[in-house]
Amino acid sequence: MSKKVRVRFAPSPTGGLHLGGVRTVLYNYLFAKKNNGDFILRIEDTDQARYVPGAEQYIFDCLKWAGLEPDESPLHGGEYGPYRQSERKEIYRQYAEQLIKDGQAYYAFDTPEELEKMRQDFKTEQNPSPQYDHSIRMKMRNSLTIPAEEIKKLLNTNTRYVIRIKMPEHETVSFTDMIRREVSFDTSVVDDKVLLKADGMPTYHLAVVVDDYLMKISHAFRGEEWLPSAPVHILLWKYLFGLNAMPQWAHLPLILGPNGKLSKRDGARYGFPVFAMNWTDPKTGELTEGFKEKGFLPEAFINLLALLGWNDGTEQEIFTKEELIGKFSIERVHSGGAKFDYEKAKWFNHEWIKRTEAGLLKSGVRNLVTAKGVIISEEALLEKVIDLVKDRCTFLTDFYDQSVFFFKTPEQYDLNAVKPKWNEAKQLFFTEVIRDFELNNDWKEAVLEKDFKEIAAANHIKPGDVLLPFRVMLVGGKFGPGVFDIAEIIGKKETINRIKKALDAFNN
RNA sequence: GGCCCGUUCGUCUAAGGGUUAGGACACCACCCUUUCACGGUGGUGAUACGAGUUCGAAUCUCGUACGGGCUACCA
Repeated sequence: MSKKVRVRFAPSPTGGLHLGGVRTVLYNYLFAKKNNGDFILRIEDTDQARYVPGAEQYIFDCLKWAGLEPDESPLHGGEYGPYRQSERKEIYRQYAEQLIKDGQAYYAFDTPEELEKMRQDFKTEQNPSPQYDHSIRMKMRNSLTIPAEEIKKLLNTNTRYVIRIKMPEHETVSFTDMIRREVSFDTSVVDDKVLLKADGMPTYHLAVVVDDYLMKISHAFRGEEWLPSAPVHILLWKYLFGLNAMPQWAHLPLILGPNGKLSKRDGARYGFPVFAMNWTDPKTGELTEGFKEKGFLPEAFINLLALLGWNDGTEQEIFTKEELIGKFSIERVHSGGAKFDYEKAKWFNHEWIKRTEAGLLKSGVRNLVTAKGVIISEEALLEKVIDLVKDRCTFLTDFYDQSVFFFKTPEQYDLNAVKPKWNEAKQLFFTEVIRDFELNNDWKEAVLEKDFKEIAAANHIKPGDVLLPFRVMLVGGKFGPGVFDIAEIIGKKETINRIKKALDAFNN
């Protein structure tokens, strides 16, 4: 009888949520849904110095946009709350104290200055970053080196202290990672990590173990950057709750930018978004553009993230969320890091735009174009336009340029495409077209095309020579769907107006 | 420096002892075409290196190189 699947995503609210974070959410979510389990969001806000107002709400917003909402969270509630570690502060101390009682942890009174001095004093070429470990701890001020009487006195006088784990000297700690198989470490090379900070808050190391236990987490997925501290967590599980209760670990490969691990600070430096949604740093006011605002569809975003490090073994690349839930397996996740390829990301988005029905795209497109001052009179018309132009849109934001001319008369023309070959014959041709269109009482694309070509033939002009000018008259540039489709949609009066207006511009 | 993880086309990846090493993005060419796209066809392009095990290695083992991560009272 295996226990219920319960997984968690545990971000710290320190800023924007980047690609790697969302992918971790996604893998958690897919794994939970696939196994009829629960997906929990736990806020790891134990570092008061790094707390950023608004960052927590931002995370909720991103998950909502991506369609990856948790079953339990500070917002959604649940049986295992509170889901914010700052609100669980009192829970952690007893576990730290228990470790001390059992001899697996100790009090340390070293000040930050003393620690800094230690790092300087023991720094050598061989060992550029000395750690607070078994080789050093007996030279520091802690309950291993200070007599019990004095410790009691220090504690009673409210001297600041931290609680550190006492790493065993020569033990091999190993565990089976779901992605990497057997991984092992020698405990003598890992330091005596702080478990409980001087302000009474736990560090990540203590909190993650205690909370995963209390929240009955069955599988713990996190980024590969956590692998080196895994032995600390394994040992804490062993000391506190027993290895049998420990979740199964999976350390996800990193998503790399052009220069290594993607970091929050890198923001828009690469020329592509790294955050899910726009993020404004409350301190500096600096705005970093997100995938959402760049014009990505959430379906495309999770699709591309899912495939960054995972595949189902077939050649399928486009997956709906439901398909991903059905096919996802953590064992098929790659162990190697993946460099993010923005070109491929754009392709995913383009594919999703092409495949999404106009009706579903409508509200997003309407918001975008009306925000830029376009007035949409008819909903049905908008849908028709979307169908006509969506093949040409890589981003949702492209819909503006690709469809404004359906709603607004062009202000400017690509004259270079027309003027060099403009002549009197063409001028006459278009005045005849105007005359013909004015008499038209069957304003249909096919009829317009037929008339247009007949007039061209009568004037001994190749249709190809006047189609481009006609396009520029209606659109303003050399792009867009079929010209006669456009003419039909904008209507008789507007088409004639645009020809007349453009004729003026062309003749100047 | 130490420790850990990793290494198949430029990028994401398939192939878990026997394949002409497959696909996708990007790129190039051609076709379609009234523009721009879409679409179609084809092309360039990879097992880091060296040993071993084996009849046979991208695949297993070891070493080397390279890349990445960690080395805080941050997560």
